[in-house]
Amino acid sequence: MGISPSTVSKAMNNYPDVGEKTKQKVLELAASLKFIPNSVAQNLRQRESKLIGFITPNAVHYFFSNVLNGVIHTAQASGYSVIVLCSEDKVEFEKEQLEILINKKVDGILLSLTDHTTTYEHIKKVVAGKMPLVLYDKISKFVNCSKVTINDRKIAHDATQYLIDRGCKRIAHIRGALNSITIIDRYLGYKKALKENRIEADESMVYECSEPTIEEGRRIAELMLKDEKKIDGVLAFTDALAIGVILRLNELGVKIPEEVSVIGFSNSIQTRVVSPSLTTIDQHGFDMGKKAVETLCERNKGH
Amino acid sequence: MGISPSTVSKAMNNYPDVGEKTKQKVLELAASLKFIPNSVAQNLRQRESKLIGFITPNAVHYFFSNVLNGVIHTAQASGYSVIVLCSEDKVEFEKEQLEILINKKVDGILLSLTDHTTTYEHIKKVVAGKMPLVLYDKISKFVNCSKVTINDRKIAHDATQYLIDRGCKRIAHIRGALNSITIIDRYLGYKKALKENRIEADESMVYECSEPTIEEGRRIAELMLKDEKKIDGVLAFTDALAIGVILRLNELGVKIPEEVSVIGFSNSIQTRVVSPSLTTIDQHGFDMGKKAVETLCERNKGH
DNA sequence: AAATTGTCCGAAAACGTTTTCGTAATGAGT
DNA sequence: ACTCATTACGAAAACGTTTTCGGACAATTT
Repeated sequence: MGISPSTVSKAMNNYPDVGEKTKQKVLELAASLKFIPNSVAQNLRQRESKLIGFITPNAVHYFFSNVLNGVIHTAQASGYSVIVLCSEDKVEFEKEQLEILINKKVDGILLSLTDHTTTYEHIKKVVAGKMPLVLYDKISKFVNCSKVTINDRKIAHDATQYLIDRGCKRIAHIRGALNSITIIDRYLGYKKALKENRIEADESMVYECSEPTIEEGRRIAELMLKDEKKIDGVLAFTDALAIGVILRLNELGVKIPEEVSVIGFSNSIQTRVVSPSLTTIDQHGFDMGKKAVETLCERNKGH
Repeated sequence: MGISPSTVSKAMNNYPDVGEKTKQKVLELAASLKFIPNSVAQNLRQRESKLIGFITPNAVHYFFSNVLNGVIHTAQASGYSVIVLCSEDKVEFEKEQLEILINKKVDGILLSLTDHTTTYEHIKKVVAGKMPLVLYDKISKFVNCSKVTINDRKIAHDATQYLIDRGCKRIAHIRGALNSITIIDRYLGYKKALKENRIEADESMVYECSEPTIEEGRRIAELMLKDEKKIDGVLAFTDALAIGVILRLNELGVKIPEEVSVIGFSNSIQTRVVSPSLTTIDQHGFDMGKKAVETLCERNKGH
C-alpha cells in the first residue's frame, strides 16, 4: 500500500517520528480494514504477555470468587487478562500449574497456597526465576515475595459497625481462646467499633467457645438466653458458630433478624453461608484481589 | 552446542527423522539446563494459543463458579488455559471483552449472554470471523453456533432421586403455572423420578405458586401442614420458594431436615442459598462447563 | 561400480510485530 | 552555494520457535 510495516507500526503506537498526514492515512485504512494487531507477535517482540496467572485452591468458594472478581476487574483496568487455575488444594497441582504459567510467559503470578504445602522449593524456584509473585490469603513467611492477607481487625470492625448501623445496641461476641492472632484481631476490631460508637464493652457478653462448630453455636445461644442480657446482635467468630446460634435461637422462639441480628465471618477456610437472616462481609475478598493485582503491577512498573 | 535449533525442535517433539542417540543427548541437555520452551513463540508459529476465553455475566455466583470450575479442569486436561472475564451483565463490557479475546488470539470463546443483550451483531461478527464460539447457559437462537444449556428435566429428576435416596416417600413439588418450558421440564423430571421408584404421583401434593418468592414459600408451607399429607420431602421450583418453606416450617415447629427435607434449584438467575438443611444440586454447573469445553475442542479438531 | 534408496541432520523461511539505524528530503543558517 | 540540523520514512534485524526442503552419508540394489 505504499507504506512500510515499520511506519504502520509507528503510526499505531504514535511514535514521534511519523508525519501527521501519513499517520491519519494509516489509521483510517486500519479502521476500514478492521485491522487487529496480533498480540501474540507483539508479546513475542516486547517480551511481555499482558497475562496474569491466578491460582486458587478452590474455585467454588464464595470468598475466592470475590477475590477472583477483584482480580479480573483490576487487571482488565490495567490492560491485563487473567488465566485462572485451580489447585484443588493439592500440592502436585500447585507445582504443575506454576510450571504452566511460567511456560505461558505470564507477567506475574497470584498464588494462594494449598493447606498441604509444607515445602517451598517449588515456590522459591519461581521467585528465583525473576517471575513476579504475590501470595494472597494463604501465605507463608518462608517465601521472600510480596504478600496480601486479610485484615481481620478491620473486618471485625466493619461487621460490628454494620450491626450498630442496623440499630443493635447490645452486641455479643463469640470467639475462641485468645491464642491465635486471627482471634485476637477480630476481638480487637469488635471492641474498637464499640468504643467508636460510645457503646460500653460488657465483657460478660463475650463468649468463648471451645471450637468453632455449629454445636458450640447452639450451646452458646442457650447461654445467651439464660444470661438475660437483652442481646440484640451477635458477632460470631466463624460462620459455623453463627449458624448454630441462629438455629438454636430460632428453635427457642427468637425471631431472626427482627429480635436478634447475627453475623458470621466468611473466612477462607469455610464457604460462605447465607440464610435470609445471616449476612457476611464480602467486600474484603474483592479488595484483596484488587490489592494483589496492584501489588503485582507496582512491582512490574519498578522494573 | 554442535546441534542446530531445528534438530532440537524435532527432538523435543519427537519427529521421526531424528537419530536415537542425538535425541537422547538433546533431551538430557534440555533437562539439565531446565530449558522451558517459549510458548509465545510456539503460538506465533503454530497459529494457536492454547487459550480459551470464558465470559460470565457474574463472577460471584455459585452456579457460574461451578461452570468455571468445570471449564478450567476440562481445559487443563486438554492442554488449554482459560482467560476469565466478567461482563457484569453489561452489553458494552460484553462487546469490549469479545474484542480483547479476539485480540489475544484465543482458540475459542465460551460466552453466557447478558440479560440485556438484544442485538446480536457483535456476536455474529465473532462467528463470521471464524472464531470458534460456544454459548452456554444464557443463549440465543439468533446466533448460529454451538450451544450448551441446562437440562432442567434431568436436574429435577436428580434432585427428586436425591430426596428418595434420603428416605423420603411423600414428596411434594412446588412449581409455577405451566407456561414456561423450564417449569414444565422440572415438573416432568419430578414425575419421572417418582415413577421410576414406583411412588404414586399424588397431584394434590403438587402446589402451584403465583410467583417464585420467599413469601409464596411461606404461604404454601402453611397449606402443606393444613392438608395433612404427611409430606416428608419438598422439591421447590426455586431457591426462594425453598427458603420460604424452610422458614415457615421451622416457625411452625417442624424440624428440618429431620422431619421434612427441602431442596431448591440453583439456577443461573439466583445465587445458591445454603442453610444447614437446604441442599442444592451443583454437579450440573460443572458438567455444563465440561460440556462447553468439549464442544469447543471438538469443533477445533474438525479443523 | 554405478544407481537407487533410506536415514539423519542443518539451512533457511516463516509467523507478525517492534525497534534500531541509516538515509533521503526538506528547511534553515552561514 | 555550502553546511548543518531536523523531519519522515524504510530496510533490516530481532523475538524463539516450527517446518519444509535439500543434501550428506551410508546401505542396499542392479
